Amino acid sequence: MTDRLPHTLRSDALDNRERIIEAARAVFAVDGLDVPMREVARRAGVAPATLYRRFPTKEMLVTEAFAEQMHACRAVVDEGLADLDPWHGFCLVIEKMCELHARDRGFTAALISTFPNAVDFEARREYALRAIDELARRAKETGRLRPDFVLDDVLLVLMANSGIHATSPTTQVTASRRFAALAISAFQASPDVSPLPPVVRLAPPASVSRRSQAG
Amino acid sequence: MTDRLPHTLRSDALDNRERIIEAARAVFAVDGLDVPMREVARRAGVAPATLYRRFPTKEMLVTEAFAEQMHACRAVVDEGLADLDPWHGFCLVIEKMCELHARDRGFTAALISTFPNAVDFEARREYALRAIDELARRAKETGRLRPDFVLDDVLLVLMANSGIHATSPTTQVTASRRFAALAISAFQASPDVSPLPPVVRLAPPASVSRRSQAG
DNA sequence: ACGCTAACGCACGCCGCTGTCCGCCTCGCT
DNA sequence: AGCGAGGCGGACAGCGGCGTGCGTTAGCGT
Repeated sequence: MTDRLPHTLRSDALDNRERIIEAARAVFAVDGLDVPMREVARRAGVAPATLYRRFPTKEMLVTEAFAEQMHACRAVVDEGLADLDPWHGFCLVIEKMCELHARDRGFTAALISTFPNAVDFEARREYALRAIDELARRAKETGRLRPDFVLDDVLLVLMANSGIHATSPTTQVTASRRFAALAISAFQASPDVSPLPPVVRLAPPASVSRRSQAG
Repeated sequence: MTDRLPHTLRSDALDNRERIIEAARAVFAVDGLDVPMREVARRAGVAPATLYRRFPTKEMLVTEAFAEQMHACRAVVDEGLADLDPWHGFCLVIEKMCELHARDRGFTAALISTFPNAVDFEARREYALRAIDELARRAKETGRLRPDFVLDDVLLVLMANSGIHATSPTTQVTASRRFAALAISAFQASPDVSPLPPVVRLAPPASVSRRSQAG
């Protein structure tokens, strides 16, 4: 039926592809995912058609653009898991994840959103969550992490962290750092904390928003 | 120069105005501030021109739509101030503010944003912040609120709270409640908490976003 | 060196939102 | 009841983003 397509890109095409991804990374980091595809194309010095040819949907572009971040994400959780002190590892993960997201505005949205077609993305996400869950389990055993902590609290904190906006990247990171520290304080086991209200399983927004598109 | 305009609206105009505000409140609550003006008009059963006649700018509409919320906001901080236990009052304010914002998606944006032309709004905002500051001062005196808390932390928490999105209003509120509880845990004085990273004065986004308008 | 074909980009049609103009309607005063 | 001004809504032009078709360019294999 379908003729075999050559899966090797021409040199110029490959070059353009790289520049597109780089441009996407840059602009997503600063302005979030809600930038027009054309804007990415503009910054990459490429016509819209070219962008659409490589990445027919914004989702694909996002997935590709954040592959590196996802890798960093994995590195962070692995580092946390490797820590001999689980609580310390847990704190590290919270801090670094928050920082990662603070430095890259679009990343939270990308991570929080579910991508119906990007199985790879979803898999990595699952991996990270499982790792954090394991880390939390260990941290609870040491008694430093409050027993009523649940994995969804991490999502909650990350979503919340994404709500923090600042004008300059520096301020953004500083604010996020303080927030992470507060989150850690909140998670720390303590004799005199009141019990937490019930958990929620927060189903993320259906997909990456192509645009606001109220209707 | 300018002829005196009669500042009394006709009965039908007033009625429309009310319906516009009501529609705006409803839609802002659910979808945030980034809804098209026309959508508000549609829901109010009114032509765009009518909407624009009453509220030439979205800012004016927002200001009017959230007047009630701002009142509720004031009521909350006053209730907190009136509490005999400052720490309890402080917690109340955090909880209720978070809930207020959780129930109304647009409100955070409205409160966080600075409105260049809406002095009244700004004044109410200032009042609330001052009140919370005073409450925090007292709560610190009791030793229940951690000494390194600063007023900006409230903004931080509110911004963060606004980052929490859920599909259903119920879930939204539940999630927000848990988040508020975590925030309170974080603010609670405790012998074994690490010092917090430096504060930031987070300058909010310039104004109410008319639309994403990436540039 | 030549030609085939992938790759490029211009330009198009479509849609939704914005803000305004203008002819008709209706409230409210006399 | 009649009239006039204030109010209403349909319609319009402008803009920006989307996704694509098509004629042209240039990489790469022979």
